[in-house]
Amino acid sequence: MTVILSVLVPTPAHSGVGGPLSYLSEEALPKGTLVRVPLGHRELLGIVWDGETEAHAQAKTGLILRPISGVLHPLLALNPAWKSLIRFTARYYQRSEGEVALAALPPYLRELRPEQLTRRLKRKALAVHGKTAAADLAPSPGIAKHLPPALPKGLALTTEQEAVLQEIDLQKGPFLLFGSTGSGKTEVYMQAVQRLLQAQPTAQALVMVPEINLTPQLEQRFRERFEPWLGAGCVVAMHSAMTPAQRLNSWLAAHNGQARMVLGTRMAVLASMPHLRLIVVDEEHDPSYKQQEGARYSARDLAVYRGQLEGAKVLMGSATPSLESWHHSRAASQEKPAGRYVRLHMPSRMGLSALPLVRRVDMNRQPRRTVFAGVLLDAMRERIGLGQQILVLLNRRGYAPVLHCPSCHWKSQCPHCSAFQVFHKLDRTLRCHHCSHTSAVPRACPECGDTDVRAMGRGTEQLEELLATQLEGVRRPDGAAPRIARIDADSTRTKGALENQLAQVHAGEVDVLVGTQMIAKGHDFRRVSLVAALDTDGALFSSDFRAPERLFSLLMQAAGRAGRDAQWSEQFGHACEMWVQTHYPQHPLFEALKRHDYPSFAEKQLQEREQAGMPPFSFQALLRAEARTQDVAQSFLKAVSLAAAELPGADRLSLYPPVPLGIQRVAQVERAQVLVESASRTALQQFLTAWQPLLRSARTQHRAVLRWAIDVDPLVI
DNA sequence: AGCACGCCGACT
DNA sequence: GTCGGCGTGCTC
Repeated sequence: MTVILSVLVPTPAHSGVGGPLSYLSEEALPKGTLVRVPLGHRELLGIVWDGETEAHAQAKTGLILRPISGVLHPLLALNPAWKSLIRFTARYYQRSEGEVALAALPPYLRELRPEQLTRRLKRKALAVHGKTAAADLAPSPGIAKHLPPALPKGLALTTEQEAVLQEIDLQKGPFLLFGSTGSGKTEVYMQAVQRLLQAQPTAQALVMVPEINLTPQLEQRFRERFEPWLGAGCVVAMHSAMTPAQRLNSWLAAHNGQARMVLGTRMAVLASMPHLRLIVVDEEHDPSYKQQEGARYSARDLAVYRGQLEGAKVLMGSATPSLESWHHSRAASQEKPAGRYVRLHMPSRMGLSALPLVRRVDMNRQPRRTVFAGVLLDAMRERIGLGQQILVLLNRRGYAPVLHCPSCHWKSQCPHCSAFQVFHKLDRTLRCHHCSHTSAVPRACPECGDTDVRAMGRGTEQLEELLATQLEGVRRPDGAAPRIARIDADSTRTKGALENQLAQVHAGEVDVLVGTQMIAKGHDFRRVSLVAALDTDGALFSSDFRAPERLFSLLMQAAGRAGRDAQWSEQFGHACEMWVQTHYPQHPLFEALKRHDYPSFAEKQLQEREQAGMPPFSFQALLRAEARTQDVAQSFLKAVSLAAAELPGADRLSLYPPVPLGIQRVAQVERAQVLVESASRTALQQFLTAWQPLLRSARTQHRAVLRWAIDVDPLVI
């Protein structure tokens, strides 16, 4: 019997073919089945979807349907909850279901033909079987397979941790775990996972971290804890640095339920996990959870939605929560009802010294062009003499952000972007950090020939060089000269470079570590007792309203790097210190930082946001357009803004005039955007959905527009 | 988005 | 004479 199937294929929303397509099949297949289908001259992976009925499809005039070309039989169909998650993601972030669904599957799976998959699975089953057989023949001295496996022994819990776990058990959530750095959040995550897996023999847990760099250490901890209990293969990782085959294996293990725990970056939130019962979002405030291309989803927000959808508990954790989550976890007050999240609090640092003393250096009272204030240098020298380590934080890589000629005012402008090429002294290049355009450093000014070309400003390379001279003569306790190292995107470009460098720091080979925000995230530096942050003032008065939030979080995280070994630092009788060089030492942000007082900082920020009608008190979306000229991009935006007035929801939102992006030209492409803001999420959603077809048709009138995209809940405006 | 078809410029 | 540039149009 021939039936008509609705099949989702990876076609983007603005390509005309939006929804599922109809195909013929010799057998009826359940929704969620993976199939291969012909599309034009290609053969693609598709998913049997709900949609038009047979009658509907036949009603289409003159359309000759093609048969599907194969079925990926060995795979279980994707379940209804997963389909709902995809449908929601596509709708909310204004993309096609096909694009979101197929992008959520491992790329390798998209290429495999049914026979190839079958062969692959057979081979794997054989390999696993073979191994077990061998193990049976030669009993290993390890854990005997037939004995009831020992339960994992977690660390002894503090009363705070125990209380938090009890709340998680009793309440529905979602939970926001507000715990200082070193309060033992990871142990709470692990025990929450453990309790769940113990109680439910098939349950699965998803644990997300913001960055690939942080997955290996997390994976190791989970394996050590859970593999003795649940066996190899109970934990899988999911992130973009894995090979296509690894990603496929992880995905398959999660999809068929073998993997009880999935650890990964934001992409993991869309993994198929039929028995998902718990989602952990570590460092939930981290901007990396927002996808910055394709479907621009927030994995943290989707985690909350998915939890609700599938009846899984959601546990988000941070020492400096996003203002959104903080707001959503507020207690009831006279003005506002309680938020939808349950706020849990773990203020104590376990086995660590007190949070570091924050010291502000007033740069107004330093000689002009001072890089390191004298007092800071003295403190650094002393720490090195005691064998302690120092972290220097500067969020700018390279040697200097721009090269210039004092006589003719030439600057190292990138020829393709509205940005300067950054001077990298180590390889004598000028590099654009936006389009990667690289050129040799000119010996003389390219405009006037003057040989006195100067570097303006400082980056991490320069700090490294400068520190070498300023710390000359200082000796470590073992009499050796101090060693300075640098960690940033440049020094860690090659595979394994970051791990190597971190290992050197841990081994105590490095005394001063200079780096970008990379070094502030997640890594435990047990012997660091002084952290210095340079040049942070830009964030205090940035046009980006989220800049202070990010700065506070970065500084708190950096401060958390110091003094992670209480015994060790007490032994020297030196409190740990966090130094901030600033021209605004009285700024409230630093006042709050000094007290390590996130709640009061957040309260103040939220008040400002509420008065200004900004998120989380309003909802935003951006329409971005790219074209060869700024004019074309803007006229497209103007046209579609004008036509937007009549659309549903338009009366309840503001549409701002088109403006060029912060960096308006990248790689010869001009970019402009329109901000849409509304107090009502529903109105915004309604409007955006109605706007889409209009945008598609407007493009035919503005053919010079290279592309456009909608970013819902943008992080950078 | 792919991918093919199609119609014009510099190469073996 | 071909290789290949990217404009236009279609994909159940």
